[in-house]
Amino acid sequence: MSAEIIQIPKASLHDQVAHRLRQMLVEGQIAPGAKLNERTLCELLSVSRTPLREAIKMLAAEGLVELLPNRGAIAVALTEADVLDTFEVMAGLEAQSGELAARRITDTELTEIKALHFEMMAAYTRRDLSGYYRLNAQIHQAINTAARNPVLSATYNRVNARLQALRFRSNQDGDKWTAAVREHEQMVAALEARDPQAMRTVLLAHLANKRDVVIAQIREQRAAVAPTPSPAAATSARRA
Amino acid sequence: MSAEIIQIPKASLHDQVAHRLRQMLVEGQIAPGAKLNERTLCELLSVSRTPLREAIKMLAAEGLVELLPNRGAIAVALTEADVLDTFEVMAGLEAQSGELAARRITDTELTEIKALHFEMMAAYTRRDLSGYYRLNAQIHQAINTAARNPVLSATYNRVNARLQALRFRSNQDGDKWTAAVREHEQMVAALEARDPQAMRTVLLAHLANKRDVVIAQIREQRAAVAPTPSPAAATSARRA
DNA sequence: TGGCTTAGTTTTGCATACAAAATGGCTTTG
DNA sequence: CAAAGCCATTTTGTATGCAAAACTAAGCCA
Repeated sequence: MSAEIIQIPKASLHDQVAHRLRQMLVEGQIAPGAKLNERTLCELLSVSRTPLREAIKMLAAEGLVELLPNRGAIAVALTEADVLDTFEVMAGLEAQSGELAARRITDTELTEIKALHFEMMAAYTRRDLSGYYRLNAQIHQAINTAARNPVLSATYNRVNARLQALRFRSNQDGDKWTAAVREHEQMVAALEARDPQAMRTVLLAHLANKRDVVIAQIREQRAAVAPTPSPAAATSARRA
Repeated sequence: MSAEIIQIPKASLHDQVAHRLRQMLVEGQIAPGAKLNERTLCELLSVSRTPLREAIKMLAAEGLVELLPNRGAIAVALTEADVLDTFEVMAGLEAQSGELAARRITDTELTEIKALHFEMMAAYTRRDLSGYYRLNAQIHQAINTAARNPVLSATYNRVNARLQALRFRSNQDGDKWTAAVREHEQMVAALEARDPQAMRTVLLAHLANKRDVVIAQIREQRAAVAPTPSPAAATSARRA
C-alpha cells in the first residue's frame, strides 16, 4: 500500500513554529497589535530563539506581523482603510476564482459544492454561526480548487489570512445573513449554468456585503471600546 | 530644524540581505533552480548565517525561493503551467488595478502617465528594449498608484516578482511589440475617458499577449537549450 | 511638582558553536 | 561491471553567547 514514502516525516522546527504562530494569529490568540515577545514565545513553544525568529520573519513576509526595527514584531492591526483595501482585493480574487471555476468545474466538484451548500443551509437554519462559517470557508475553498489555479488559490489564502485575523465572526446581522445565503444560492446556480459572468457578478456583490458587515462591526466595536475619543484613545485604537 | 528625525538610519541586516538577494533573484544573478549555498552567500554578502537564513525564510514566504527540508533553498523555477497560472492572476490584478485607476486617477497623475507613455514611445521608436521595459514598468506602477489601493499594489508586486525572475526580456517580437504599444495607447485613452470597463478590457488583452510572448520565448529557449532532451542536459538546463 | 537624566534591566540582533542530516567518493560484493 | 554499503566531508538546522539598542524607573535639578 505504501508505494509513496511519506514525504514529510517531520517538518522543520521553524515551519512548525510558523504554522503554530499563524494559527494563533488567525484565531486571535495573539491579538492584533500585540507584541510578540521572543522569550515568552520560546518558552510557550519550547524552541530556541533561532527557529522562532525565522518563523516570525516568514509571517512578516506574509503580512501577518509587522517588524519594528530593534523592537521586535507585533501582530498586524489593520486600520479601517486597510480592511477596505483588502476587501477590494479579495473581491477581485474571489470574482476571478469564481469566474474560472464556472469555466472549469467538474460535475463531481459541483455535486460536492451543492452538498456543502445544503449543509451550510442546515447550519443557517439552526443559526449555527460557527458551523456556517466553517462550511462557508469550505465552499469558497472548493471554488478555488475548481478554478484550477494554485497561484490564485495561494494569493487568495494569503490575503484572506489577514482578514481572518480580525475575527469578526459573531453578531452576524439577520438580514445580511439571509442576503449572504441567497447569494450562495445564486453561486450554485451560476456554477451549474457554467456562467462565468454571473459568477463574477454574484461574488462581487457577495464580497461587498461581507465588507459592509465587517466594517459595521469594526465601527460598533470601536464605538463600544472608545465612546469618548481622546487623543490617547485614538492612538491605542489605531494600534488595536 | 530637524523636527522629523530620520526614521531609518540603517535597516536591519536581515532586511538588507533580503533586499540584495531579492535583487539577485529578480535580476537573474541567481538562476532559477540554482541552490542557495549558505556559506557561499555569507562570504559574498559578508554576514553571518543567522541574518542570511532569516532573509531566505522571508523570500520563501514571498515565493521567490523554495525551501527543501534539510537541503536548503533553491531559486524558484516556474514550470510552464506555473507561468500560465501566474499570468492569469496577474491579468486579474492588472485589470482590477486599471479599473480602479480609471475611477480614481487625478489629472496630475494622468498627465504624468501620458508623459511616460511618450517616453516609452520614444524608446519603442529607437528599438531601445531596455528603456522600453523600464518605462513600461514605471507606467504600470503609476497605474497602481492611481488605483489608490496599497494592498492591491503589494499583491501585484509580489506576484510580479516571480515573473520578473524569468528574465525573458530580449527577442521581443516586432508584431507583438507593436500590438503592445497600441494597447498602451488604448490604456491612456481609457484612463483619459475615465472608462473602467475599457481599461479592464484592454489590460486583459494586454496581459494575454504578454503571456503569449513569454510562453513562446520559454518554448524557444527550451528547444534551443535541449534539442535532444537527455537527463544530463535537463539537469544543466535547470541550473542555467 | 514636573520634566529630564541616567543607571539597571530587559530585549532584540547578530555571531558562533554544536548536532544531525545529506552529499560524495571509495570500497566491497554479487 | 553494476549496485549497494560505508566513511569522510560538507551543509543544514538548532541552540547558545555576546553586544547593542530599547525600556524602566529611580534620582536629580529647575
